[in-house]
Amino acid sequence: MSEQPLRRRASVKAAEVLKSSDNDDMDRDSSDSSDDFDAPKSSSAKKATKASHSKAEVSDSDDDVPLSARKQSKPTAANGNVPQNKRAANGSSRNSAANDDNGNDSETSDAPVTKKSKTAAEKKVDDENENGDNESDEDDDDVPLSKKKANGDVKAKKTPVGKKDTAAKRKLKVEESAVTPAKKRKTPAIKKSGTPVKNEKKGEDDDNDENADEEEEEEDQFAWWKDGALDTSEKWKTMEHQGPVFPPAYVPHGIKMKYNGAPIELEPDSEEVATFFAGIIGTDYEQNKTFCANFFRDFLTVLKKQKKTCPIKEFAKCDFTPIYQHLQEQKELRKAMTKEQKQKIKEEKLALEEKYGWALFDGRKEKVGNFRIEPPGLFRGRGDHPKTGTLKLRVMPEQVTINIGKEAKVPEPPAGHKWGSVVHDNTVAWLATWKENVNDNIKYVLMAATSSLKGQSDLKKFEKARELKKHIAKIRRDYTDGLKDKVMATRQLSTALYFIDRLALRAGNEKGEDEADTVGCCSLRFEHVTLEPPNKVIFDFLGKDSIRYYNEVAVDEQVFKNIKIFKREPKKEGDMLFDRLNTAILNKDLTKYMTGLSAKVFRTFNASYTFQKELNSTPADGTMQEKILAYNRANRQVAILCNHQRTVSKAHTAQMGKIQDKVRGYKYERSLIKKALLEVDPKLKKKRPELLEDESDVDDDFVQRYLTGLEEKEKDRVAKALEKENEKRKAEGKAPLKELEKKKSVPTPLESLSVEKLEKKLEDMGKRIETTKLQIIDKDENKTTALGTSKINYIDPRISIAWCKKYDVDLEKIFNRSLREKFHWASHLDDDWEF
DNA sequence: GTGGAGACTTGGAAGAATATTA
DNA sequence: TAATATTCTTCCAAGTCTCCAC
Repeated sequence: MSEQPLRRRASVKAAEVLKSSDNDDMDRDSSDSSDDFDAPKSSSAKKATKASHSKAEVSDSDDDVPLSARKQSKPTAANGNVPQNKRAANGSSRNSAANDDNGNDSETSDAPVTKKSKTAAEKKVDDENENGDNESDEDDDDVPLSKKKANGDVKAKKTPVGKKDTAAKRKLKVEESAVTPAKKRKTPAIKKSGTPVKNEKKGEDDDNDENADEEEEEEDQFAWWKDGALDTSEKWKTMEHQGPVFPPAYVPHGIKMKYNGAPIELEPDSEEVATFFAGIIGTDYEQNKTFCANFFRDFLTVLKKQKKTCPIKEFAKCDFTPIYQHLQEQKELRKAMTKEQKQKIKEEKLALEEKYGWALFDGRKEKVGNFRIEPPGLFRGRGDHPKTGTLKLRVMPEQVTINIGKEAKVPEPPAGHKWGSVVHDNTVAWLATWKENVNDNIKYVLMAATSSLKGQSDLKKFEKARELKKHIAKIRRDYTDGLKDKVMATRQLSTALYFIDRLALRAGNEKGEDEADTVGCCSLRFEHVTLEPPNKVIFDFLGKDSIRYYNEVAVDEQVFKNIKIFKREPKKEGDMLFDRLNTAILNKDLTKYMTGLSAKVFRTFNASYTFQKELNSTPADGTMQEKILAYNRANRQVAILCNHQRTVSKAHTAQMGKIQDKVRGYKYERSLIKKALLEVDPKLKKKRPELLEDESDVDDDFVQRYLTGLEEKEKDRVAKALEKENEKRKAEGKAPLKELEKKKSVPTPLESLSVEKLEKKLEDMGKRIETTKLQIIDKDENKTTALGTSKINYIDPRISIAWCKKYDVDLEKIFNRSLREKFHWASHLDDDWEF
């Protein structure tokens, strides 16, 4: 895979965390063999894995009995083998036309799915042959989805042209019908919901009154989780807010950029755009050709609107560094601000939050999330986004729709402006919305994570995942059987589900031409999956946010066979792996097991389930640190499972080097202790031969460096102490000293210590080395793994809270304040609660 | 039945705030 | 106390999935 933009690094995901899906408690009936999911083999794969491995059924393929229940209405096409959304092997073509492999239009491409469905049901995949290859052709009656799509633009999912303003219509409809009931309600006393429930230890001493207030506040909190009424589509009866905050108007700085070496005077609008570009200098975007091209195209458009003609024609001749330097200076000035100045800014920010940061939901004060309208700038699309660098225009109030209770006062738009429209829709969660110009995406002002609205959807999400637990055994049985189904569509669905369940892959919706080429399970293409006999599947693709997913997994024999079939000629690079499947089909199929079940629920379920299981290895008698380490390790397993990566920090290598040097320093110190021990008690030479061994990776060079370093540090320390002393003397009117009178007490030479003391020192140093080594491992393992995302989105917080209760750990050790507020609803549970 | 708009969740990066170390 | 490291917060891009108009 070629180098990716944005410093996204490939990292290897440990699949084996996907522990056995078969647990007694899960009633999984497969005869698992623990090798089904091998650890990924990669030089960089250092992720700890201690999985109990999942086993898949390895029933003999000859007994393959179709699951009648599952194939009633599998949508497949009439014939042909044209893959859906075929993309050219060179990666550049994402051909939207439903063409066959020769590029001809498919004659049957517009056949209705129902028809295709029936046809497909008749078409069978041949039984597996004796070699177990099961590569019998499916007669190709079982037609890829692409065939079913109309000739022409199948691909372009998001077609900006001709988009209809259904939203406007919908809103209008809402305004007429779904409006707050006219019936007058007595407005309840204002209570805060989602108000910070502070129980931090720090600050405890200094404001007891505040704590008392908080306790009272907590008691007052809207305990929606006790109501059990989570199914209502009506989100509020009355709702008030102050509207969004618009970014301040641009203030020109007058710094001239250069063109062809000469300073250029720009009008404010152009200067603003030039300043946007200067702001990305030094980042990877500066080197991104698409980013620069898109920026420059839009820059030229803005320049053309200038009153004075501007000579700028070529990007290569533009020099934005004067503006960049100005920005740097501004940054320095901000850094150098006095405490008072900083305080003033903080207060202004707080005042703004106080005014706009809250909304009243049925009289309760709740926190708003992003109440600021996004400022103009350059679109920072990730990966190879074709629109990255495009100018994101300033949003005007006329583009903004306000959603508010019918009886509430509509917030005032900025002076001289009016709102695009005002609606009163209590079935949606947003307070304001607008459409951005780059991708035509709709943006929303939503409530904060701590709000009851978000809390309720979180609880619903986790309850849904818990409900999946009741159905997972049957689902797994079904898809395991389906792997051998005679209908190609069913096989693909089962195989995809196998991956979604076992590997926590995302569903993989179709994407448009004007988006980065990233994929999920259903949208995997030929080149994203390779096979390595006897049973290894290698995944290598760019997933969400253009993060690389690389995984080598030993799979069920039948899954291996299936992939071989799905990749069979004439399929080639650019073709869909699952050409009879998409997310709609997959999710529709899943609803037969459980209302509301979709592919993403598997991610939540498996993350939470894995986490709870991993936590079982918490040492009950361990120290607090050991317990927390166990918690973080469980968290890491989930993060690895979900492929949550982060960019390695620039300072990482240097930081690692420092800690490694620290270990080497300790080792050197240990060698001195050993030496002293042998001198004090020479008999130990025979009794303890290990004392004669050299310390690893402590060579002469290092020792020299280490000692010099110590010397310099000591000099530095003495100099500082002298300086301090002289300042003190100066204040007292005394003459300064040339050197410190008091000499630091010389430490007792090791050789004069007793054997017992030396042994103790040796032991302590050994412990210190081990602890620091663990730190290194921990740091390195976390180098590319981001733990936060899974903690915030995938792991049921009740598992963590129950764990804290069980192991007597303070919640604040594992949840920061934001998380405690976000998951306040979860803190009320029985001691024996389980996911 | 289907495509696409709309609504919402998920996700990493950057910057700010805070803690730790020298 | 300053420098450095870590944690937290904010921002907004990029997913998933439902529902409605055609």
